[in-house]
Amino acid sequence: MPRPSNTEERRQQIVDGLLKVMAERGYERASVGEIAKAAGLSPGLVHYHFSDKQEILLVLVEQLASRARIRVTMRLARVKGDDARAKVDAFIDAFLATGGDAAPSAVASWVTISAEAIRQPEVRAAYDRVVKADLEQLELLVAAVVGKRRARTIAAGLFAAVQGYFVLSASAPDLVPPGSAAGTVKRMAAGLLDTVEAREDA
Amino acid sequence: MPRPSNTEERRQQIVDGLLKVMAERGYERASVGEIAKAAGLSPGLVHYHFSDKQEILLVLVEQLASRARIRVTMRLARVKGDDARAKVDAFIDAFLATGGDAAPSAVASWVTISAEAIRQPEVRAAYDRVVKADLEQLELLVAAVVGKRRARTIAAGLFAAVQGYFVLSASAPDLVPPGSAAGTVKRMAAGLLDTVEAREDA
Amino acid sequence: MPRPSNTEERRQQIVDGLLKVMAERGYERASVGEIAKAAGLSPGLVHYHFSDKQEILLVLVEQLASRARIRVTMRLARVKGDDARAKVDAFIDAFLATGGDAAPSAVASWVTISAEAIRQPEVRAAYDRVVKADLEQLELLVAAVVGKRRARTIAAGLFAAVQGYFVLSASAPDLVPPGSAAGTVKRMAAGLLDTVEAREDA
Amino acid sequence: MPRPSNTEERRQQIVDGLLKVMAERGYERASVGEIAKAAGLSPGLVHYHFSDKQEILLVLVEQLASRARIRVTMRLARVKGDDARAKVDAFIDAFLATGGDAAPSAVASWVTISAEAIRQPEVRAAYDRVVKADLEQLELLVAAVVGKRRARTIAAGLFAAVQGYFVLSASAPDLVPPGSAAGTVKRMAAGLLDTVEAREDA
DNA sequence: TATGAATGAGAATTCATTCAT
DNA sequence: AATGAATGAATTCTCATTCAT
Repeated sequence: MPRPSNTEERRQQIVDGLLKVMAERGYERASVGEIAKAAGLSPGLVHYHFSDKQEILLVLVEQLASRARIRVTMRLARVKGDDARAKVDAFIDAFLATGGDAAPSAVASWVTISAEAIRQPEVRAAYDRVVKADLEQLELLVAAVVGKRRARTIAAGLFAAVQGYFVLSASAPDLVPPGSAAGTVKRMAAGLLDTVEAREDA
Repeated sequence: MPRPSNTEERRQQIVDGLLKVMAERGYERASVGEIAKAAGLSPGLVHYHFSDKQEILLVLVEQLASRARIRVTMRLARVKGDDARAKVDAFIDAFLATGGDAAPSAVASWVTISAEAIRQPEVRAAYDRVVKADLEQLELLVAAVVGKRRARTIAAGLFAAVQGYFVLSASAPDLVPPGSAAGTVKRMAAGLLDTVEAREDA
Repeated sequence: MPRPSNTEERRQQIVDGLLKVMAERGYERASVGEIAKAAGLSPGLVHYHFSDKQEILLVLVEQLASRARIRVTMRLARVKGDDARAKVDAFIDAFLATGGDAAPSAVASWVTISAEAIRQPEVRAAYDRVVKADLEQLELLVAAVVGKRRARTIAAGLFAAVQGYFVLSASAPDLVPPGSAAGTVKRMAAGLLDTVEAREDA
Repeated sequence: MPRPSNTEERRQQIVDGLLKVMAERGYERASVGEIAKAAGLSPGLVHYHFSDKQEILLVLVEQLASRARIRVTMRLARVKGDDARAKVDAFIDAFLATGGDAAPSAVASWVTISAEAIRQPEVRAAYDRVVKADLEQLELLVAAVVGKRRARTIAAGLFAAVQGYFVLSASAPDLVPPGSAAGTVKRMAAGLLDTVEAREDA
């Protein structure tokens, strides 16, 4: 009787280890040895469960994305009725509202991943897939307010603002007025979506 | 009679080399050897002109910032009269309008620098200084429109949007509608600055 | 089932490698690569077992000191009765009598270590600790002959003579009359300890 | 009319620079650049005046030796009459009596040179020459007291004690009773030279 | 003579990955 | 599954020495 596989548990420990180490040292300097230590495992085991360091990063990208998707789904579910405008705000809140569960290391890691996406093709592909899915969802929500024609551009703008707040809060946290991110982006959304001309587009 | 000093020229070549290599390989993988090769110099010379690799990066941060300041100054100079609103737009254009001189490698490097700022204290300090100066300038421009009370928050939001476009255009360029960045952020500015409530704050 | 740890064995091989290489090349020129080769190991492994080159040196200092302590203990054990004078001679013999086990590379290394102690604080601390312990032991033996008052000075003088023979035999071996070291220092001890005035101090 | 050569002055500055830097960093880490800086000269000039770094060291060895010879000559000149015993003491004082002119950096350098003599053949040759000359002079002085037969051995012993005090005072200065060196070695000399048996040898 | 830029050969150290057990 | 020793390539940095001026 073989012992029950704990592969998934181990892989999760390792991914968590990378998240932790990467948040404070970046990807290149997150050595496999440190990841293993943060995971409470031996270095050799990391390569038993992952073929190489990059694979861990790719899994982390998926996990961060999936957690974001869950937050979005939960926020959308709370919107009463079919309020299209409220759904856009819910999306923004899902990314920026810090409800006690603020995850600075996730944000720092995400910014690091953005930078890694510039050079590592596989990381770029994964990053692209995630951003594309987020953007498409936001575009749909925006289109329900102002119509398809300008939805893509507006969605990109709002998403850029979200990403920008991530960067600033990770790299220059003292310069962002605390607690202002979600509200400001929602006001940006209002400006883009609620003016007369904008509505006419719909 | 000694040969005339060309230190500044060499330093500039090296900084340019870092910019070039970093844009396509990131900071960690931009080895001193590659930087030297990109600069057309011998590896040893890099350390003759810079005490270490980080010093090159810090100089690059300053140079990128200074080029941006020049673009801002030029755009502001073109604003006729004392049009406070137009000045905000000019600031945004200085960062996002791609007038043929689009510098994708500068953007990629800047995104990389943002990520490095998360862990290297000296880089963070330099990055902070630059962002702080930019934000303060934008805040002044915004305050001329809506008054001081909300200027900081609005400036941060607009600046975040700019940084977010940098990230997206460097890391997921296919997902940003081409040519839309400056216009969208300017429309965000309009939403934040031109509504009735906003004006009342002034 | 992991392979049984051979860390201690490896560390010893590496320390032995340093002793060997350092004796003929000095500390600075004993490159980690050469140490590894002398130990029959790969260069990377050296840094797996030691955090840096200096740590190997510090361990070597301890080992040389500990071997000397053993020789002293053995010589003292052979002294019959409670002959205080004979004990001083035994101490000197432990350092200088070359009974077939002459270890020229240990002497050369020790002289090198003395010189390194001048600049490397950690090496100096280790060297100091060792010399201090040796001196204190010799001081006790001397005090049993002439009393405490002059013991420290006499012990330091005899120990200096021992160290001086080390230097000369390592750096200018042809100039030391072979086999004369131990006898001469013991005669110095006699002069310092056995004269009428000296005994009166006791 | 050629400008008067300042070669000798420059060479002296450079040798002084090496003495200074070597005393606090050792020979290997005394880079040519630092030596030049300590000498107030440019790095290139060092190799104009010396073919390589080792040549500076060899000149320094000669200079340190020559200064010692001068001190010995001066002390011997002060000995009244033909007092053979007093001459031995004068020799010892020339090396160990610290009359305000104590030169700790010369001592540190000398200890460093002893260690370098172990591996660099040219340094060893120079060191040997110097030590040999010193020893021969001391041997003559000793022979005038106890006769030739035992002079070599006794001279070596006294010289070893002197060298040992150099090492200890450079490498573990806190462990040598201050001001005790010259007196102790002179008492060692007394023990070796003034006993009945010793005189009989003469 | 003098300068200081330039070169290129190491140096220590790090680390992803492999492997014997 | 698991361990941790082992490998070897890559990296940053140092430095004696050379060279153009």
